[in-house]
Amino acid sequence: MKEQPLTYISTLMQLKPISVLIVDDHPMVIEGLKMLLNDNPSIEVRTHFTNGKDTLEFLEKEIVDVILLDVNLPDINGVEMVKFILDKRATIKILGLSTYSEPSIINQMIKNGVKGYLLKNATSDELANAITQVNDGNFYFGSEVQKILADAVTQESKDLPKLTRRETHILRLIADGKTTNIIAEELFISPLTVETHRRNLMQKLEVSNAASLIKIAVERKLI
Amino acid sequence: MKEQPLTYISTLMQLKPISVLIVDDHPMVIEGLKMLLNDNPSIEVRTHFTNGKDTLEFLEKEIVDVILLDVNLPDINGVEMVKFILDKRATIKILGLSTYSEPSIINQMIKNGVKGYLLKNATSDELANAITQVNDGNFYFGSEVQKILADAVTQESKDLPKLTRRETHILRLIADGKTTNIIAEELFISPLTVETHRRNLMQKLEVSNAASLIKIAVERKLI
DNA sequence: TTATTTCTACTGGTTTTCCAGTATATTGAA
DNA sequence: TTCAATATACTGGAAAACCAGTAGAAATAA
Repeated sequence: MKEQPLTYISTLMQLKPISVLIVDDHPMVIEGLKMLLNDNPSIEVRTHFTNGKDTLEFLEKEIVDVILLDVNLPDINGVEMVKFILDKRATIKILGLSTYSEPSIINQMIKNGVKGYLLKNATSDELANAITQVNDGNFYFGSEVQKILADAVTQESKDLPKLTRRETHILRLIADGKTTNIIAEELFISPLTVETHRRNLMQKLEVSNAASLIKIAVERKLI
Repeated sequence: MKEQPLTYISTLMQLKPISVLIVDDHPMVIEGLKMLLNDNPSIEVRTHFTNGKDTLEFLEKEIVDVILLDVNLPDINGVEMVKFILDKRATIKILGLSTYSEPSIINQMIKNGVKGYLLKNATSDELANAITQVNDGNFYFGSEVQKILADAVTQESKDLPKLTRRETHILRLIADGKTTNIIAEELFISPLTVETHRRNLMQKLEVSNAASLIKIAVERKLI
């Protein structure tokens, strides 16, 4: 392949469209994706699946160039799926796909090896562009996704304080609306100790009251 | 119209397909819906919009039989949209549409007058069926939605306290970690008033401290 | 094993929230 | 317009949270 003259390769690419596999549990999204890719002769939707299991089975025997992979599948979560797929077929380019943009998930997906990430409000152009880019070995992240990632590095990289097991536990109890005394009783420790943990939690998470403590905890899915 | 003999009406209905308006901010969902409805000669997708504003402008001048309305629009929230639409055109049947099934939102939508509710993983058949049903004046709720609603009546029907606008606002500020005094300053009211609101919030939501207040608020997506 | 982290606990004092009433002006709906 | 709901504001007292230190015991990592 590497030996082929460039002209030959480009001809080949025109003859052989990029084969795409769609994995999403929403029929209307699948149909929409097919529709949006319909006009584009250089992209061919090979087939689609609505769950992870069928997808992996298919990939046992067959191969495609690019997979459009929804993050929220009914059986296997997207982050795991990326690993499974790449274990089987390391050369497949995976494009993550989801409705909302959750930095932590996007980050994990990237860590696991997706080549791009799209939101479901992507336009037909973005979609085709993304597929072409990742098929060519490049990365593709929509502008919205990039912004999210940019926010994430500035915000989350510095304050990802590791909570101790005890702290996490107590944080959860606080979120349940339990008072310091109740928590102390439940854990058979002094209320003063609970207060110390509480203080440390607030210090670590850089807040000054229980309300924001819980909000942050919820946001970061710590509870 | 009311005077026409039945035979005439039924003939008319076959000649005139149900005109449908799609409102969703995801192009791929719009295309998917169109595609899924393509084969069905008794349904005609009139046009689509990706936001609330354009939809309402369109409805100033034109009318359709059924609206497929996504709950999560970029500009106006779904629950409000239902009200706006029905204020303008009371006879339009609205079918709610969303990815996930949030009981509280579905409940509110129904209260505001939607005739049905679909999840985005609906099949082509369900979709056509839903549109036909609501157009005929019936209600349509997918099996999953029904299950959710069934769970909801037992659980949430009793505790759906309506917060006033002010209360919602203050709840949000509390969640931001702001103290009573800060909130009072921001709103140019007495801290004592803020405290009263705070107390009322806790009473309404049946909790006894700010932490659980925020947790509930987050859970119910009040903030 | 040793060093570090984590968990535990205390003192003493300040601030904020929580609770239970009461009450008036304003707004919105019938 | 009238009535109910909402937003505003207060008193006074109890409970809880917050702040700043200190420090020993236990668990964990090097």
